[in-house]
Amino acid sequence: MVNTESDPRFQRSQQAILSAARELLLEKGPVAVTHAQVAERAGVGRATVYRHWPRADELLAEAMATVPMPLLANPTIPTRQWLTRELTTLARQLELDDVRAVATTLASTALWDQQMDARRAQFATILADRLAGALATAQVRGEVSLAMPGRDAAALLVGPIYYRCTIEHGPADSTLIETSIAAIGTWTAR
Amino acid sequence: MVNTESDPRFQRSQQAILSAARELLLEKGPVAVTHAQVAERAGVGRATVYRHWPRADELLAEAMATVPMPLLANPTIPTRQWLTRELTTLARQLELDDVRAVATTLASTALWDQQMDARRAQFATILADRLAGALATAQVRGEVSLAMPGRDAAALLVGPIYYRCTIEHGPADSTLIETSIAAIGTWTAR
DNA sequence: TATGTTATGAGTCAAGATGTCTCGTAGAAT
DNA sequence: ATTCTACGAGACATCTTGACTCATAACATA
Repeated sequence: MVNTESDPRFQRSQQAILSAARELLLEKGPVAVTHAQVAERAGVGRATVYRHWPRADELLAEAMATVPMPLLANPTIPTRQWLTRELTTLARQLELDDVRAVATTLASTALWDQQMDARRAQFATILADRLAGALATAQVRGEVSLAMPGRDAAALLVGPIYYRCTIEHGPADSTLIETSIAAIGTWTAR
Repeated sequence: MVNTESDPRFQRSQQAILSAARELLLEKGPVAVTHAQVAERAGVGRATVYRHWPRADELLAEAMATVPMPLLANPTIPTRQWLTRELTTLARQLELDDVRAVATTLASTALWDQQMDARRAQFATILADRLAGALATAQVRGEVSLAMPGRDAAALLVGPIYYRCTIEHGPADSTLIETSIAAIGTWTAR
């Protein structure tokens, strides 16, 4: 055998461990992601978990990375419909337990863990960049006249949804989304 | 001695323990709030911490409660100025490390801890109630014509600030605040 | 000041968690 | 069939956790 990682046994264990870690994060929170608990749930030996991830926090980080976070798809025309669609998707995603778990865990651990902070920054940048980019293009096309910098628009669009889902713990309905879209500037009638 | 809790030694230990727990939460996160670490930092015996708080999570909860969270003061007239003032205060507060630490810790632990979830709900309810109440009054007075239910207005006002501070990790400036205030409805010129 | 009270710190102890290592075995490549 | 290697099981020392004891010093009361 040439490469260790191509071994099916290695792959199986790795996946089982990642799944177990993700389940534990979802059910009991990040503190529950320990070598012992992950091993038991994954049905593998404790030593195997240590072999794959010597440190528990890196296993947690990798398990979190397996949860698909809601980023935004490429902008389409008309931009306002694209916004409605993407923000609605984002809201539905944030209402899922695992996505919300990853998001809130990321936000809190980022304050004390450098690796997590980098991931938080990356996530925030992607969202802001894509929104700002789409809005800038829309403005050039005359679809909208923004009342603020593109950066603020991102916070104004995503913030209410994020707050509603993570703090108020309620559904982000279409009223909320449409209002925030209308708030960022003047949309030209079509 | 009649009452145990009136003993100055008891008071001193209790305060030292609470302060130490709060410092640890701020510097190293909620996982660092253990009996042993708190005892060492507080300069008290490990047994003393157990005597005051048999469970570490309750100590953490109580330490978090000592951090003054930004609620909203009683509404004043004109409502729009009150909103600007209160939301700016809230933004300044959320930019403080300890407040942000408590807020994000609350949001994440609430997903797996019932006690924390109750506190999150209480916090969200207070904010939403006060905002909705103030806005309803303002609408009766003819100050504003709301474009949405009062509940949505709360998320629309607080959400962007919360998102900016906790996810984007940047300052919530006046542009962001003013835009969100303008977004919730039509304000009558004065 | 004298005296009884009590919270405390230091220490002990058992139980459990954690990290490391070895070894026989079974699964995989050739 | 043979070699290689990831694996599970378990042993092991170390650290952590939670509960307990006891002498002491800080406290209230007189």
